[in-house]
Amino acid sequence: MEQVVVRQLIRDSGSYTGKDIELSGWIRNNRDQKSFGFMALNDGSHFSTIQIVYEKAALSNYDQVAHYHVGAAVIVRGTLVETPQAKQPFELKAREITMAGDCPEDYPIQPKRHTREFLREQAHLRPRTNLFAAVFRVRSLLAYAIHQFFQDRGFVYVHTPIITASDAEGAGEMFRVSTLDAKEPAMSESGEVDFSQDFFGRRTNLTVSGQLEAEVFALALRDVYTFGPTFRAENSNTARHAAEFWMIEPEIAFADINDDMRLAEAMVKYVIKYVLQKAPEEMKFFNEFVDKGLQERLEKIVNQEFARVSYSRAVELLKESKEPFDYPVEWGSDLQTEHERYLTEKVFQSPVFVIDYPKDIKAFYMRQNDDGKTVAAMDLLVPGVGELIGGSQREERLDKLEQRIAEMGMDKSELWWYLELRKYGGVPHAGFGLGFERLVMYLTGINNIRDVIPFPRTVKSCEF
RNA sequence: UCCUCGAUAGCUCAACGGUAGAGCAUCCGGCUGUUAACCGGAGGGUUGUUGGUUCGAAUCCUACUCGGGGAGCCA
Repeated sequence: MEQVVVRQLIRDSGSYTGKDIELSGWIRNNRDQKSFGFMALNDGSHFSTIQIVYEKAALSNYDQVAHYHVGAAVIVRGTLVETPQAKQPFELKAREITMAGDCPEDYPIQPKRHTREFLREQAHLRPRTNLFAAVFRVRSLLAYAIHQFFQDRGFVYVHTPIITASDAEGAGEMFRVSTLDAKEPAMSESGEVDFSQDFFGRRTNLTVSGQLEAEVFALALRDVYTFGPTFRAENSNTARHAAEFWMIEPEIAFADINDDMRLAEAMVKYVIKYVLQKAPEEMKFFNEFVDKGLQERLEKIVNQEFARVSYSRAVELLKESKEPFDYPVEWGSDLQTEHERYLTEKVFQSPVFVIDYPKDIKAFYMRQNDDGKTVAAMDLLVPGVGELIGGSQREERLDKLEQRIAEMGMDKSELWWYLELRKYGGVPHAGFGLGFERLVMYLTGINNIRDVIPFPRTVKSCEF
C-alpha cells in the first residue's frame, strides 16, 4: 500500500482516486455519530486537512476511534473517494485507523479560537494551528525566494561573522560574547575588566549588522548579499522589534543609490509574486482571518512603481498636511513613526522610498551629497509595517569618510580594514538592510514580530 | 525606558461592594453525511502574587509579577 501525504493528493488527486492508500497525521477534529464518524486530519504536508470517514461496520475499533482526542497522531488506511458535492473535493474512506501517539484531553490547542498571546506561551505547540502553520510555511518560502532572487542575478551569498569585535557600526546596543567568569572576571591593574584575558583577547559581541563585512566582499565579488541572524540588545518593547532577528543585506559595487533602490524594489516585488504563487491557500487564509485587504494590496504593489520622495520634500508634505501629529515635523530631525505612516498610508498609498536624509541623523558610512547637508540614504516605508528597508550609497571617498568618522567622535583605528577598502581600489557602492521578519509581517498581515519568528527572543523573554 | 490597558474554569469572556456565570473544550447520552455539526446532561474556580480598607472584596486602595497596545531606539 502506498504511503502518501496530503500535498500529493491535493496536487494530483486524480491518480489516487479509488486507490488504497495510507495517511498519517494529527487529528484536528473528531466527531462521531451512531454508526459513523468524521475526522479532520492534518499531516503537516499541506495547509488543508483531509476528512477521514469511518464507519462502525468497517472498523473493528470504532468505539475507540470515536473517542480519539484532538491532537492525537493516527495512521489511516483506506480508499480515496471524490466528493464533488461536498465542501471538500475528496475524502478518505477508512478501513483501518490506528493510534500512533495519544493526546490527552488537556491538550491546549483545541478546535476553537485562541488568542495569539496565549499561543505565544505555547510556542512549542502553536505550529500545529492553521495560522502558525501558514506563517511558518510562508516564512520558509520567503527565505527561499530571497535566495532565488539574488542567486538568479549572480549575487554571491556571503556568511558574515556572528561574533564580531567591531562595535563601530553604531546600529544599537550589543550582546557581549565572553568566557570570563561573570562573578570574578579578570581585572586589570587599573581596576577594570581585563578583556585581554577573554577568549578572543579583546571585547567581542554578537553582530548587529553584516554590512561592513559585506562591503569587503562587494569590493571583490561585485554583487553580494548576506542573510543571517542579527542581535540587538536594545530595550525595545514593540511589536516590531526582537533581540534576535534575521536580516538580509545586499551590497553592490559600481552602483549608486538609484541602483540600490531599483534592486530593493525588484526584490520586494519578486518575493511577493513568489509567495502569492506558491502559497495560495495560506495567503487566502491570511486575507480572510488576519487582514481583509491583504491580497488585493499585495497584488497591486507588484504592478505599481514605488513612490520616491526626498526627505526635504517629505517634511514639506507633512507640514502642509495639517494632520494633528503628536510630534512636530522639523527639517533635521528624524521622521516619527506617525509621520512615516502618514506618508506611506495617506499621501502615497504605496511603498515609498524616502531619500537624502540630513547627515546628522544617519550613520557615518553614508555617502555625503554635494549640498553638504544630506547623505545618499534611502528608507523604504510600507503601509502597515513602516520602515521595511534602510539603505544607502556608501561613502567611497577616503578623505570624506575619515572626516565624518572624526566628526562623529569615532575611533578610526578600529575601522582600519574598512578604510583600506577605500584606499585600495575603492569604488562607488551601495546596499541596504531588510528585516526579514518585517517582510514576513508585511506579506502575512501579522502585526506582531513575535508571531512570525518560531521562538521569539525579546526583552525579559527567552522561553523555549 | 516612558505612557496606557489588562490578569476570573483548559480556552474566550461576563459578573464591577453582597451566594462567581456563559460559550467552546472535556466526560456521559442521543442523532444515517457532518464541515470549528447539532440536541440533552455532568464535572470543572483559594478570581496573578502581596499587604491594606470594609460587617463583607473578583470588584476599592499599595506594591510586585506577567501580558497587550502606543512611543522612543531601529530592521
